[in-house]
Amino acid sequence: MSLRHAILGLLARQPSTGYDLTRTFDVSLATTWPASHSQIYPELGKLEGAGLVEVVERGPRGSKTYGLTDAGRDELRRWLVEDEPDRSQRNESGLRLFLTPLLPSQDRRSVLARDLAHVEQQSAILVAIRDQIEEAGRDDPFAAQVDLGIRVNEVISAWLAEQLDRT
Amino acid sequence: MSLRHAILGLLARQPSTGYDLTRTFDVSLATTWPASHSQIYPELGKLEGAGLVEVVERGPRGSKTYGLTDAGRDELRRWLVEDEPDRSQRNESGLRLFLTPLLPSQDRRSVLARDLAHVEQQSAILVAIRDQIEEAGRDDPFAAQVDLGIRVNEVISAWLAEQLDRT
DNA sequence: AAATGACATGTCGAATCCGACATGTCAATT
DNA sequence: AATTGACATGTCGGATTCGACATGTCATTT
Repeated sequence: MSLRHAILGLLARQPSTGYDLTRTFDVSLATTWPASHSQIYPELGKLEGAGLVEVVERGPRGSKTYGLTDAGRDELRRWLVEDEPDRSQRNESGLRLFLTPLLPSQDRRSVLARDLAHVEQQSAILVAIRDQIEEAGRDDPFAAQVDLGIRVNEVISAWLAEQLDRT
Repeated sequence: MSLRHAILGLLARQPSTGYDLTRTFDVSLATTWPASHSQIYPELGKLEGAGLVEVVERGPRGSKTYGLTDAGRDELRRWLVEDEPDRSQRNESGLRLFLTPLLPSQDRRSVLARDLAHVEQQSAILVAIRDQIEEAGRDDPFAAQVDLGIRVNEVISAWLAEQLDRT
């Protein structure tokens, strides 16, 4: 169950409320590990019950800021270093790509073109983020991830363009 | 619900038994869209109930070979061409990559090295498949997918090596 | 004073997914 | 004749996920 560890990981970076976590999932993990608040709040409760997180502060509007306990930190480290990762990458886009050869040429072209447009748009977003980070001049560990995303998108984009040419 | 469409797609390529589908999911879709027989058999039943597939042949050992109905073919095409794809790519490896900056240098190195080894091993497998396809000389639409996999792996592999150097 | 919108937490039910359990057939080997 | 292993289909319960429903606070704008 990765949701548990995703939350532990985010809390390790920064003590947060459930609401904060929901926003982080939305902006930084929407693609990689989607989760909505209806999953996050109950999971925080379980985590608290298991002694892996604790409420470190109570703010206005009934907000509760959670932080890791020592046990939580241990568990996070154990998971990252010792647990064998689940390497599956469930993605509908890949499934669609696998099936597009079934389509007649015209349909196939329109599907590939739609994908290409999407990838290029994503690339633009990532490049903008990279530039922002560069400008800020901070040494952001996140920069490397963004860079990986840009490079992967470039490869996919080129591949889609090739496929379009050949279809 | 993509499982439904994954099954329709596989049956469009080739009428198959639940057992056949299970094997195809295992070898061709294990990474992209994992599914076990305990999901596949009930789904085939629902699909049959909905009139999208039908039993086209009964063989030994009680096997039932399913094929698409016209309604099934329509639904598959509709999904591929008209439905907006779900672009999320739930993957634990990405989540881990996002969190590794939290780790002390030594742990981080060992995690990155493990990932690198895995990606290189996957690359080797894909290259072997590519060579096999090339030798067979068939014009396999699957070849392009394999090629994409190889290229993506190359990028990831290079990125991981860089990160290792810097850590 | 009312309205709006971001902040904030929660529950519920339906659908999905997954591993374990269960059963049986058929061909080839021992 | 018995065993083994691939073929073949199914169910069940627990966990996970997801969208919808529900409630309330606080600051800013109108």
